[in-house]
Amino acid sequence: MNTRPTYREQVQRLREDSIVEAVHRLLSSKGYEQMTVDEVAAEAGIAKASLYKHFTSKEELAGAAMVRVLDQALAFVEGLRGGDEGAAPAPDAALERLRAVASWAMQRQLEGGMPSLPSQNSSLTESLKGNEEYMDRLIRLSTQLGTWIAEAQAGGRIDPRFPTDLVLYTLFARACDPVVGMLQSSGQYENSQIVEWVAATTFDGLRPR
Amino acid sequence: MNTRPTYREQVQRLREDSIVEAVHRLLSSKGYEQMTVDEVAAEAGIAKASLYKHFTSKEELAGAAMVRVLDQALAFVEGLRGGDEGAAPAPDAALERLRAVASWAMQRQLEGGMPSLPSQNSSLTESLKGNEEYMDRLIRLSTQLGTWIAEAQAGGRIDPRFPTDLVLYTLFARACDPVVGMLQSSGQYENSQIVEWVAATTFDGLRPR
DNA sequence: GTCTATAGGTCGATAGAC
DNA sequence: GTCTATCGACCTATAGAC
Repeated sequence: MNTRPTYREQVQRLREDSIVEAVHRLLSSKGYEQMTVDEVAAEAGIAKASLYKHFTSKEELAGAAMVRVLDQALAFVEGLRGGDEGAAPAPDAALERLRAVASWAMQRQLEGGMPSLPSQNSSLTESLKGNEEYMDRLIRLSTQLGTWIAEAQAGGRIDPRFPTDLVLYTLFARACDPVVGMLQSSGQYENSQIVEWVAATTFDGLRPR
Repeated sequence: MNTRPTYREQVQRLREDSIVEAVHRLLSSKGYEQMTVDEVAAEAGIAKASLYKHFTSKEELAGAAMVRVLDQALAFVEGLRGGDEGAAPAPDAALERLRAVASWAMQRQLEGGMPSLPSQNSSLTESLKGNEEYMDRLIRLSTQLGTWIAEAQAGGRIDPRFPTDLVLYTLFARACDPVVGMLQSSGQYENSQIVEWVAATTFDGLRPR
């Protein structure tokens, strides 16, 4: 039944987009706890009650915004692999791609476009674990990055003694690394310089000794 | 007027200690936003109203707990420098000390004894900036670490092209690095192994190329 | 616009140290 | 007897939910 979307469906879609975008902005600027649903409604330009027609809780709002970011990350990652399906392993290319993904994330963070969640012990964490859309994206992203990590390790560009997990978690953590923001607020350095430095310390730290 | 503390003064001191300890525990397990003053009072075994006789706000409570942690860090750091006042620069020793401090902090985190604050954009951040005791400790710790960083850079153990700020921020960030907790909750690795790995990736990433 | 829960913050009476 | 730390009860604002 792939019928063409009705007018109302399109409007709904637009409403939801503007809500998620508002959540994204607020999450990036203030974080989850500090973000209030009232603010979201105000920024999206709708009444709070209408908001609850689309999303049933604050946690779901945050989930939708995270899904959006992960989709963008997946799109970026997809753009990096130009039809390399059956290609021979290329450790240097794999490492370069990992570095590109990390740099992309840090760049976004510097531009204020990276939502920040409490990294531990929140009810939100539990809610996200039960969010199918979110988990699906997270797993797909982890799988792709994991492939490149394994390739880089096999080719000796990343220390093979490190568990793949360690490398993966490190990449995710650097994408939200507070160091990036601290250097920026010192006001002494260019964004590009900051990204380069942090990427350098990250990936040199993963090299074999 | 260095009079001997009266009974009441001693009791008050004990009360404050138990309050700060409760704050420390709650801050370590749930973080600042999730911690309620009611819980603090309950854990400390006193009424909330009494609590407010000792500390005038939730922010001040968090500040006191952070001062406590920084004091412990300063004590650890002090123990590392065995009267090296006028000693000749020793780059290897400086690097080892930095590594020891980072490892100490990560170890504490794994044991659940590292309070976590929102790293950005909170009213707490502002409050801490105005907290003299907190800032005093933070500056003293930064100064000592900065000295060792400069020494290690001059001696070629840390890349001298990195600003000292970058290195210092990186150390502070690793002390609270979520990677440590993620690896722990995977349940596959020993704490000591985790600390070793993260310390390795951190300090190898700072080495000159 | 309304409801409800909750969390930060306060007050008056009391009890125990001096 | 005075002084003051303590505590249960209370107030109020706000945020999530409808």
